[in-house]
Amino acid sequence: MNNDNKITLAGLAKLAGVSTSTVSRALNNNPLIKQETRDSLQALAKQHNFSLNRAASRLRTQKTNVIAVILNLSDSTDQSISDPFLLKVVGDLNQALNQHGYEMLLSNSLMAHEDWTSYFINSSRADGIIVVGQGKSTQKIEDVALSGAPLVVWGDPKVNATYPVIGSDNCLGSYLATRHLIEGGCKRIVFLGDPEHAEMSERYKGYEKALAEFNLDISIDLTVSCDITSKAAYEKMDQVILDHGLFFDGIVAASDMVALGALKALKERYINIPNDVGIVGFDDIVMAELFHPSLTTIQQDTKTAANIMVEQLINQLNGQPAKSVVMDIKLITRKSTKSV
Amino acid sequence: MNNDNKITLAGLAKLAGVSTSTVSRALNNNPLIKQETRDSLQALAKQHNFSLNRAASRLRTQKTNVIAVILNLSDSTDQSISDPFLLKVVGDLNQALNQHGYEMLLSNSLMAHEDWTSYFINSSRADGIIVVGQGKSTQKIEDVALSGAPLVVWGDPKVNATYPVIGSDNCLGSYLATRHLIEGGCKRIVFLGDPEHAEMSERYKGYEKALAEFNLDISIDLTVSCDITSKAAYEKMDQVILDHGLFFDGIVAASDMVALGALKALKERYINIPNDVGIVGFDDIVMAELFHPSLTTIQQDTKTAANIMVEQLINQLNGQPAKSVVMDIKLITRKSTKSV
DNA sequence: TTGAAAGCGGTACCAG
DNA sequence: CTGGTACCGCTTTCAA
Repeated sequence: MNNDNKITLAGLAKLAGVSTSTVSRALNNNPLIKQETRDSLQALAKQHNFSLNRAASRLRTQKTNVIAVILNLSDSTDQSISDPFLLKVVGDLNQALNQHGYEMLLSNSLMAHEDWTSYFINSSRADGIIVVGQGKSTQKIEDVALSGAPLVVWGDPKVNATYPVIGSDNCLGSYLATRHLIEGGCKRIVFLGDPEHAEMSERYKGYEKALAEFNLDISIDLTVSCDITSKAAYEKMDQVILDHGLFFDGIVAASDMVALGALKALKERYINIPNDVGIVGFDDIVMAELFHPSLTTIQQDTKTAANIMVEQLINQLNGQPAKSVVMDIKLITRKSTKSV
Repeated sequence: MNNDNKITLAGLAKLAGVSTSTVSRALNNNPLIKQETRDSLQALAKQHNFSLNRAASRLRTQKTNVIAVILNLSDSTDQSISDPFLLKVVGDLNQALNQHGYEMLLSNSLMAHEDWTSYFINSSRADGIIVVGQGKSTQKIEDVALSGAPLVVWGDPKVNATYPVIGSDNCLGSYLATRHLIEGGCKRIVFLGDPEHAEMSERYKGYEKALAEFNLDISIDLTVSCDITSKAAYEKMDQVILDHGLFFDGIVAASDMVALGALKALKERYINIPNDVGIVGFDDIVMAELFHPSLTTIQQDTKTAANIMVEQLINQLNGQPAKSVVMDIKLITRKSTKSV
């Protein structure tokens, strides 16, 4: 079809009978160049199917216009890569980045790059880093922060961090969830999830706070610890009920996926939801309302969050300071809990 | 902390008292360099936290080691970005690419880059393109193929294409799904989905084939057309039942998300599944077995598919031909259909 | 408003 | 086994 993609800026310049400087400026829409010249050169470029060589311009300008997005997965379970919520965050980030003129280099924490700053930033692969999820260990994130590389993290903004964190008020969300169950009459509420995990531990705190506020008996430990996948949650709940019977009447789940796993275990035993056990999730994934019963959950505004993250990152790229931002959350009441 | 990331290969060379050629070779593990020298130079690099500047080496080698992955979304519904299945494919591709030494530049078809070859390949943003999903229009994909750029597509390999397509035998999958319903006693089976959509139209064919084979009455049209999101499916089924009553006893859904939407509409009317209506999905997303009843569906092996796609792409990068590959599919029988 | 020319930081050919 | 050096293609001062 086309006689190779050999044409360069210099080639175009020769064709047009102008200098490379002029072509470069014209294609970058530099107002120094007369509108007329700009138009005709841009037309010529289209006609010859010419695209600026990014490798070259990146080398010259020391700017890539690329942002590395790192999915921070728990070390063991590469399962969580299937959590629709994290993937939605990635999708929204992709949109937001593009709207701001950046491209997205997707990576994840299992990729074994020792030093993120060195790998992505020093090597000119990207201008900045967005980490999605704080995971169990924040060491690598802190290393990036320490290196001074532009960085923004999706996680819990209340956690005291040396880097800007954008995320929901997980503690509040879980508090609202727990309170909602209590107000619906639940007395023995289980927290299901992994309190070791940064964001989840905040959710655990919210749960504890609500219990305390309503003077529920917390003398026995009602925490059921499990990996944050639906499969792990299902298996754990199944086992717990088998071992101890139905000693609870409410579940605050660390995420929707976890909640759905638990739901399955309960339904297999014909436990009535919400009458025997009420259950609240976290995230409001699309599937939440499709389930039967539909899942009461805490909604997070990932679209807005993604935009804020990109803006905060761009601030840093411009040498301005960036700050953590707490996103509003919302309790979405559905059928998996009794209405008050 | 560190006195900036100023150090370059030339700087390292000076420090080590060797030439830039030697450092370059050493860091690239070129066997020309004595093992001893290699080791010490690599150590020095680590010590100074040095990373090769990719922009520079890409410019010089004319190779980026980046693959652009384009999520091909239907023009209207940016919803489908929330389909867990597509996102799983992306996740698996990310793994596969990394294992082969490539990085992933994620994009989607809504990004409005007119000409993918020009934008990604001619500009040296990436060495090759993987398109996930054929969508409703394959025009842009065909343009890439015509340009001769390295390309692989996730889609339906049976569709006659000028480019290598890796994907499941959608027709067969749907045939198996439909046959399974028929064998369970269903007489009036609806196809729910969008027959305009490339892969879905193959699924439609499999459905038709099974009906014909078993001499089911196909005089009346049992196709319920809807966008391939759970929301669209739910609304459409809700409306259809409202308008026409329960005129069917089986549903072959174009995807799990669609199936789950339909499931909700049926359950809200207390229609018994699988006794009144049997339903089969497609994809086997994680959620499929969590639902109640758990969803009978067609499983696709995305992990293997991702590896094959990357291999086929690399073949092209090496100037070798690439071919389409049909992936095995498997009927997973669960509770949303009667067992035979 | 446009042009000339000096790099950006590696790589790889050609010598030795 | 190692070094010298000419580029890769674009951007951006400086000069005109």
